[in-house]
Amino acid sequence: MTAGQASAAGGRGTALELAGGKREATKQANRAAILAAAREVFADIGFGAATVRDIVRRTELATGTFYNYFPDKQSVLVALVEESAGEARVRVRAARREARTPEAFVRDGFRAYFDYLLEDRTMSELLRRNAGTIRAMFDEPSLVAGADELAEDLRAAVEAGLVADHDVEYVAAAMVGAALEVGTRMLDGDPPDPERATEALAAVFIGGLRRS
Amino acid sequence: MTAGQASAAGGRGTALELAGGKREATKQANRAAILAAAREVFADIGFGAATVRDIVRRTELATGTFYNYFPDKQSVLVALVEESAGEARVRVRAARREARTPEAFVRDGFRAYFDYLLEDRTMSELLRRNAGTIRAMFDEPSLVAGADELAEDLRAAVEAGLVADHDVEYVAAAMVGAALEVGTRMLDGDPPDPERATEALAAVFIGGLRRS
DNA sequence: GGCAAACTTGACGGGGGCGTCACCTTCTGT
DNA sequence: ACAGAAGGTGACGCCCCCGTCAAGTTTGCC
Repeated sequence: MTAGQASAAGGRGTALELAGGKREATKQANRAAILAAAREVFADIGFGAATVRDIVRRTELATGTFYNYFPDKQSVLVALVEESAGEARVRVRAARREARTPEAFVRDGFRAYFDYLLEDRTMSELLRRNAGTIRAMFDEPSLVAGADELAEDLRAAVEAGLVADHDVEYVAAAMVGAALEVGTRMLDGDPPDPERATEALAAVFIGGLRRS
Repeated sequence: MTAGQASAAGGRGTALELAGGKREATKQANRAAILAAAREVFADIGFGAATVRDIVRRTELATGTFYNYFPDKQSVLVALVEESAGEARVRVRAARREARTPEAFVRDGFRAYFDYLLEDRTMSELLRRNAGTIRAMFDEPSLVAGADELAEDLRAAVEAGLVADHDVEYVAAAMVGAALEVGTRMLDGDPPDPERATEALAAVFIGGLRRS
């Protein structure tokens, strides 16, 4: 009655599709349960204050099991951030790539980001609450922000004559910072209105970026 | 030889001017030493991971002494934030108040903020690293950002016809977010160039805010 | 000079986190 | 059906933090 109940553990959907092995299914469920619990804990009390046991407690697993999946809490954060921030960046960039006008370039990028925020609120909260820690951890600050990619895209747009010639690096940072801040405001809205957030940013940045 | 050496403790300048009392001088020095140590600790490892003892260890004081000055680490953070973020807000607002043109309104506000960042790097680092925690702590998000004040000032400018009629609240958030992000980028520069940061933001926001 | 008030000190009991590991249950392959 | 591998379990030893408080030191004042 003590061991092996772990398969019923995960709060997330049963992942029994690929490779019918029960062993394998449990493994994925446990990993998912740990990640889900950690997402909540980091969002609620912050990474620094969180302990491995805080995470385990929101799970049906035992302490020792945690260490079969991750060596420490930091590794969990890394997994979480890579999974989620990576996805957000990909989507935003895809939206920008498909844009055919400078207006769409700006508007659709913001829009993709705001839509993504709304899809996983817990993750958004985690990112907001721990942005400073994440920055300090992966010293490449852009991992969080994707600002480098934006700067690159902006540079291309400037060279193509689509956009006025500004200080690309800082303008990219400004756009990212603005999106982060407006994004958290939007999430506080009831209901959140990504349309409004997008339009506000688009209005400001398009005007400022328009070819003079 | 064990007690009472605390007066020589503080790393900060001797504050013996007002009220020559030695007792009073020690008290101020100790308080200042704790605040200075806490600033470093919070900036280095983050508020959540910091312990009261981490702070005390960067001091010549004993554990017990800490509790004569603050009831817990959170109170220290509150004192630090009130002291510093308050000052930053005051300066920025003063700069905006003196502005006579819409351009100056935008440019001087950013400039005042960047100049302030450069004045106390440790505090800047603390704010950057713990922005999420601070937000969560004082649930009034604007305590960190001063975004409400900016929104107010913007509204007035719109009514005076100085600035185009945008979504004031989100535009304010965008300006604050942009300043935060560009500010941290600027601090990473060697040497930091507040002029460049100011111009980049001014170019973007003035264009966008200019009366169409 | 001398005494009371003010303050500092650091050891202490209680609490809890860390990572491990011997033991036990469950699954898999034959 | 069964044996062995895979993997879950939770108590354990070690460490450190918390907030307190009795004892000791310094200051202010008469």
